[in-house]
Amino acid sequence: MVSVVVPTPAHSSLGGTLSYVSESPLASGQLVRVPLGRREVLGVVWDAAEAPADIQPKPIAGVLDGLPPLAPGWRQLVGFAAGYYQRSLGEIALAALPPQLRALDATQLARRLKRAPADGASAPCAQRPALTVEQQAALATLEDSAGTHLLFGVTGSGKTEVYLQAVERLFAREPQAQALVMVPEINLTPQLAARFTERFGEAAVVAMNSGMTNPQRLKSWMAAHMGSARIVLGTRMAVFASMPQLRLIVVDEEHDPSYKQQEGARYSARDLAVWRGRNEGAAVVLGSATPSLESWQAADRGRYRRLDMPSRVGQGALPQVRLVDMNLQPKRAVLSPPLLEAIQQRLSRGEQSLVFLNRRGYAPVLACSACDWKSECPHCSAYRVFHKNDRSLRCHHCGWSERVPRACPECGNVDIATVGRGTERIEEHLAELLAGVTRPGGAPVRIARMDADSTRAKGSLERQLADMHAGEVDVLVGTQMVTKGHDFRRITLVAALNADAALFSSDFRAPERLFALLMQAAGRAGRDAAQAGHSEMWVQTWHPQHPLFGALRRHDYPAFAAQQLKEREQAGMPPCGFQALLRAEARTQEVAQAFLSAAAEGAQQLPDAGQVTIYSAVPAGIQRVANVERAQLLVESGSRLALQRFLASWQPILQAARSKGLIRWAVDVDPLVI
DNA sequence: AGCACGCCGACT
DNA sequence: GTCGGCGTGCTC
Repeated sequence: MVSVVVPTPAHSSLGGTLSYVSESPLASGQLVRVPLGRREVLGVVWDAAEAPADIQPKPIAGVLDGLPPLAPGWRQLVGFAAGYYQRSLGEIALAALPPQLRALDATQLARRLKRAPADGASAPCAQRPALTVEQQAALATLEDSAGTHLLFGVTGSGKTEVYLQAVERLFAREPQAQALVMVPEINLTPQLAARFTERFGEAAVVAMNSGMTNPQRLKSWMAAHMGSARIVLGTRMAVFASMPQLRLIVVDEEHDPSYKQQEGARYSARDLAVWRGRNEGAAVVLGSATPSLESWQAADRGRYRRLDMPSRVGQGALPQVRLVDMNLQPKRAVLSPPLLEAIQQRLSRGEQSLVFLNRRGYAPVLACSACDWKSECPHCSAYRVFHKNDRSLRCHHCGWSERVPRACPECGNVDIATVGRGTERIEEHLAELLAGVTRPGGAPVRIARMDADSTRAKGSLERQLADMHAGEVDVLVGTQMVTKGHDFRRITLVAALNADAALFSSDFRAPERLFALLMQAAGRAGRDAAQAGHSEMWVQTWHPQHPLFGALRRHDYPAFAAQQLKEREQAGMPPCGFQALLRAEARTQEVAQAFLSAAAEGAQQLPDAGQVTIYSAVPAGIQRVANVERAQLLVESGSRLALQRFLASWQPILQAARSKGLIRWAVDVDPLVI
C-alpha cells in the first residue's frame, strides 16, 4: 500500500494523498499512473501508508519506471509550499511537472530516455571580462559561505558576471553540481540564456518558462531531472524544477513582484527559493539594485549576508537625477519645456532618449463633455482605454473591446473627448513637438513606442529591440517594459512622466515599487561609460520635495529603505508583520462578502484567533471583473507561525462556509496587492 | 479540477 | 421529441 499525490484541486475534500495498492514495492518519488474516478491520472508516490478504514483502495495502473524518483528535497519543497500557501499537495506537485508527462506511455518514455543528451559538463572556454574589486569580493564570499546572500549591486555593476562566475566556480569544485537561475520575466530569458550558453555550452543550459511548448518543457524537465542539464534558467515556475544535484540558486531582480504568482497557488518563487536553498544546502543569491524590504531587513538582521557592489563597471557613473517641478511649468504641459529641451539636446548629439509612463493606449478614459458619460466597461468596474491606432475602446481587465462611438452613447453629443494620456498619445505628442527636428545627418527624427500592444505580434519585441540597439530609434516611448534589463548603450536620457500617483497610493508598497522602478529606469541611461558623464534621469512631479525623490537623487537606496522600514514597523506592516488575504469571487458582492463574514465569524473559535487580527470584508481593489464581483478580507499577525497555524485550522471553516452563488475563494499568503 | 448525473428551454 | 444549459456531488 502506498500513498500517492494526485492532481486534486485546492479545496476539495481530497487535499492530501490517496491510497493505492501496489504489488511491487515502490520508492517515494516514483511517478505512477493511477485511477481516479473515471479517469487515469499521473501521480507521485509519497510514502508507504495504510488506507483509511472506509476506503477500498484501487491498484496502481502503471509505473513510469524508467525515470528516477523525484528527490526528497523536491518532495519537501512541494510539501512546504502546499502547507505554507494553503493549497493541496497534488495541485503544487502536478503543476511542477511538465504537462506532457501525463500523456507519455511506456514506449515513448523509453525512447525519450534513450535519446537523453550526453552530459553537458565540458564547457567551451569563452573569455571572461576582468572582474572589478567588488565583483571579486562578492565571488570570494560566495565561494566560502553557504546560506542566503543579498547581492546589492547598482544597475551596471556586473551582477550577471557574478552569477556566471559563481556557477563556474561551483562547477569547478563539484563536477556534478546543478544551478538554478531565475529571472522575473520571460522577456529577460533569451538574453541571459545567451550569456550562459556562451559560457557553458548549449547542452548545459535549459530554459523553463510558460512560453515554451509542451514538448520543449518536457525536454527541459527531463534534462534537469536526469542531471544532464547543469543550469536551469527560468521564470518563477522554475523554482519547482527537479534538480537532484542543486547547489546554487540565483534569483535575479529579487524585488520584482512577478516572482509572486497571482492566481491559483499564490506562491512567492523568491521566498520558496530561499527555503529550498536552505533545505537542500544550496547557496542562494538574491540580486537587486533595489532589494525588497523583506530581503533588506533579513540582511540587516543577519539572516542573509549582504554583498555590496556600489560601483558601475568601467568608469560609468549613475545618471544625474533632475526633478521638474510641474507647479512651475506652463499649465497643461505634458512634457515640460526643460525636458523637451533636454531631449532635443540628445537628438542633436545623436544620442537616444527613453520616455516612460505606465499607461498603454492613447488615453485611459473617453468622456462626454455634455453629460457624465465615461467609457466604463460594461463588465468591470474600470474604464475602457481609448486605443487610437485601431479606434477601439478596450478594457484592460476583461479584454472587452468595441469600436469608438462617433457620438456619446448616452446623449448623442458628438463632442466626446479623451482624458489623460497613455503611451500612444505621448508618442504622437512627441512626434508633433519634434516634427521640425532632424538628426545630425539631416534625416528626420525617429520615435518608437514599446508596450504590450506594440510587442504583441510574435517577433516584434525582438525587432524593436534590434532597432533600438542599431540606433535607428532616437526617442523610445514605453511602459515599464522598457525599464527592465535591456542594455541599450546609447541612451543618455530617461524620463518618467507620471510618477506621482504612487506617492499617495493607499497601497503601502507603492513607494517601494516606485523607487525600484525609477532606479531601474535610471539604470537604462549611461550604460556606455563614454557617455555616462552627461546622462540624466528626469522625473516630472508636482511634489519635488517628497523624501522619496531626495533619496532617488542621491541614488541612496539604503536611506530610502531605512525610512520605509521605520514606517512599516510603526504600522506593523510587512516585513514587520505578516498578512494573509482571503479572496472571494461571486455573482454578487453580497454573496462574496457574506462568505467572508461567515469565515471571519467562524474563525473566532479557533485557538490562534487571539493572535491574529481579522478585518472586515471589503470590495476588492477592482470590485468587478468580467461580471464577477470580488471581495476580500485581511488577516494580520505579528507572528508568522501563529498566522500559519491559524490559516491551517481555518480551512475546514472555509470549506463549510461556501454558499450558493460563490464562484471561488482562495487564501493569499503574503499578498503583494491588497 | 474533471467528469458524471440530473432536471428545464430552443432546435433538427 | 432531443441537444445542451450549468447546479451538485464524487473521486483512494
